[in-house]
Amino acid sequence: MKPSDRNITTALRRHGYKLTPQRCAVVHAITSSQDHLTPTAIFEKVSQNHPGIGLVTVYRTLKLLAELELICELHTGGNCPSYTAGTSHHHHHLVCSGCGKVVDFASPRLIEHNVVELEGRLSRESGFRIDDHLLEFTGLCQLCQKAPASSV
Amino acid sequence: MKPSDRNITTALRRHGYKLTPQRCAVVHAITSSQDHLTPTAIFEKVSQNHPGIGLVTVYRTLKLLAELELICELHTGGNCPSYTAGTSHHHHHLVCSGCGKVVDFASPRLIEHNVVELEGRLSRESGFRIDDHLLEFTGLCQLCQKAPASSV
DNA sequence: CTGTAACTGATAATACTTTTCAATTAGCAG
DNA sequence: CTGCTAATTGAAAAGTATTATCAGTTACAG
Repeated sequence: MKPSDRNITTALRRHGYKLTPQRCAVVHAITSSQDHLTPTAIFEKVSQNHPGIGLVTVYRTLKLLAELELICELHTGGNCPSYTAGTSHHHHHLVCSGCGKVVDFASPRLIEHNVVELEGRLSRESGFRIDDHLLEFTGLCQLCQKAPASSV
Repeated sequence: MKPSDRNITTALRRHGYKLTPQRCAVVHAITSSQDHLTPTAIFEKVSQNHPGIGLVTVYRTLKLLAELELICELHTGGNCPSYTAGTSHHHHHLVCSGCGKVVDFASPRLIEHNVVELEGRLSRESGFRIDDHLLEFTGLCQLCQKAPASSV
């Protein structure tokens, strides 16, 4: 088991969840890939080493891992989300509008650099031709700050 | 008809599409709201003044408008996209993780400011408690630059 | 006004995800 | 190690979002 697998599985245990072979397999499928994978892709990957696993179990596990913020869930175009290792915090995306490929980048220097500088640097490093950028902040609006967890 | 409606409808005509009452109604529903609306919400809004319109037509119109980049399509959590007036270019989002509300902000000063400064400013202006940010660049990866439009 | 290609709406089909529930199993107590 | 119990699994069904099909209708160029 890779160290990254272990981090996730022990976190599951710490939260009181059982460590089933199916869950381990899903975790491993995610951590062993650099790419963002759809639920179906993860299901197919897991099925190779773990035939008989249900797609339902994959969905359940992904939902659980995403809720615990042990993996990163991404919604771009298309009509299904994709998942990758790592938390969603300070972890950013470079999305290809041609093939849908997603490359992640960490950006500790976001504090120092502005977006346009970063765009140039990323383009050089990744070979992407960058056409657009989207900046999205997540948080709680004024109303939801007052009414805690009512609609969550 | 509002000026913003007219911009969109004339653009449709310019592209060779017919200007049906249904299309105008969908356009109006979008431009007359500040919020990001789901296809179903748009359908319900349009149905008030235009009973009998089909949900299918709403979907088709949204897809068309988004392709022509006359409206902005957004995928966040949940399981359906939402649409709002304005193009997607340099137009950013503040998403409430409590109620799903989306506030847009334009950011011409993204060039001058770094993300952390911007976060502080937005938080003060909007009243949001900002917990996280996601920066997403869109473009074409090296392969897709070489093989134009093969998979688009 | 007329013809025609584009558009609409109903139905059906497809895709993705969640619910339900009986059978199984991880992990604890002894 | 053995048995217990609640959590988990997988199959089937249901639910939700979206797209395809197609006959009838309509915008608009001429």
